[in-house]
Amino acid sequence: MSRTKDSTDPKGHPLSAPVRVRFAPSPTGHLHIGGARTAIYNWAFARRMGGTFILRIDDTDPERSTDENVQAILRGLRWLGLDWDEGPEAEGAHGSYFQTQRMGTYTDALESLRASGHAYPCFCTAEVLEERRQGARTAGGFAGYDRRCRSLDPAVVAERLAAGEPHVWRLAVPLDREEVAFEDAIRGAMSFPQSALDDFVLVRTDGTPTYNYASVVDDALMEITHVIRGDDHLSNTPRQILVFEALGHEVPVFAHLPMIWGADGKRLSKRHGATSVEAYRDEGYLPQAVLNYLALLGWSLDGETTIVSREMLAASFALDRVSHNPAIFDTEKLDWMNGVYIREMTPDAFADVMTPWLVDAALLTMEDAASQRDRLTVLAPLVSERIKRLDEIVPMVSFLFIDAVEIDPAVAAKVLGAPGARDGLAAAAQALAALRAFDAPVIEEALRALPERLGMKAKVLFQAVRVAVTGATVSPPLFESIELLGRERTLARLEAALSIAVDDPATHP
RNA sequence: GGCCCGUUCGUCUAGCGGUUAGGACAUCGCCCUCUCAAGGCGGAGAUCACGGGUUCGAAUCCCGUACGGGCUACCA
Repeated sequence: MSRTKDSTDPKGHPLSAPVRVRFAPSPTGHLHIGGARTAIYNWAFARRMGGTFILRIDDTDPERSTDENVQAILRGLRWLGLDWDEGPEAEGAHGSYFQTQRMGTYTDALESLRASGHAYPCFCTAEVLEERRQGARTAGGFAGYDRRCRSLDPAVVAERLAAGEPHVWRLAVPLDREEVAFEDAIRGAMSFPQSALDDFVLVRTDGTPTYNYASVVDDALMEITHVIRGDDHLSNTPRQILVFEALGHEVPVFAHLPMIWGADGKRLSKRHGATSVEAYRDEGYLPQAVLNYLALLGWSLDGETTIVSREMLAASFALDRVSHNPAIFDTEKLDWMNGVYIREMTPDAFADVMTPWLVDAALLTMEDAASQRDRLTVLAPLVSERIKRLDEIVPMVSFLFIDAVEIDPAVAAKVLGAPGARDGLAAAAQALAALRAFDAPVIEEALRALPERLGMKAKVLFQAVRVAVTGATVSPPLFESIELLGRERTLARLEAALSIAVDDPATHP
């Protein structure tokens, strides 16, 4: 199996021919993980080749297509940082970019196919077809359409058409060739025996085009040079090539991407967790992380590099480095990557990211966020260093924005009830109350002096203070937390903890 | 049933006839340490699905088999 380099066009198109690729989702749902990756690869390929990235909405299924879904797809793509050169809200010379608004082009194309003898009407009903199919299948072998309407007498055809008899239009597949072969830019030489291809339907009884037909007419008219799409279309490709040829149009280069599976090796679905990219946004993933992770799910820069920015992708994406086998979507690696991007953010940028999460949780108002900007900027690196997802922000910092903390009785008994903890808390309160300045270094100095004086372990004291002040055994760094909380609230919390931390003989036999 | 695609550590992958089969996530251990992280160091983890060839030599090339997936729709 030979592999083709990006620099060499497997179809022999001149290298100077401008690349035009498209992402053509069906608005029957939100932007899916698999679709997003297809979009990313198309976008990256276009950018790398200095070509054009087109967004087309394949909404020929009116039952399941909604405008809300279209909007969600546009939002999802923009969130990922993918911009399209032609498409909805970026009209170009090849519009419309909605298939439902292109119906005229399909009937025009059919007219020419019919005139050139590449399409013919078929009057067989769906029920009869199904029956024959079953029969053929049980008999073994090929179960495609038997082409019986193809040899109908032209006069009879004209008569039945004139009489308004219901019919579909089928492609007259050339019978004089052995196979349909093409060079897939990812998988290499591909070949399908002609005998496995039947005269499939181009236009339905109701006059609407089928996917294999509409898609090709659009790709042809939009001058698409490379069709980069999911593996599930590989078997459709020979059919589509036949349509391109019947249309007398140059056949584009095809590149088929392996599928993305859920953790159990099955098709990605709701039960694997979120499947739409916006759901990942809502769970606290950064777009850079999702883009990076998806880009590497089926493509590699060099097998070593794991952090790939949007710019690097646009500069180095190559079809010949796309893998051939399906990949399992593994959230653990995404989590790690998200953490990398979170830690990379400047305090200022992370403060911006934190704000809406705090506001949504009603810990702050937008006005608070503005007036407490300095405080948030100090808090930012403390938080960003220890979370993997943005939704961890609120539980980690809420103690700073509420009046009093609630302490779990079990934790209180264990930590606040530890031998010496009570004395430690009292001493800490006293030391903090006496401080002139109230910032982390000063607080640290004061508290670090205590354990030795009291003859207790530093950890015991610090954990007791931590629980008293933050309400939990795990928190951002203690001294900074105290500074951010402020003296007044810190002292109040130490006071409150002291009343719990009575040495209870029941908890300490 | 027919046609087509795929198979390298648990996961994502590198590998293009000669490598101790490399990296990353996850995992384990140690260090650092006020908790949790982060970071540093180190470990374990892949008879390259299986069986035949070709070759001095195969994860890499060829043929089968098994398993998984796709298409076989008047879905996309």
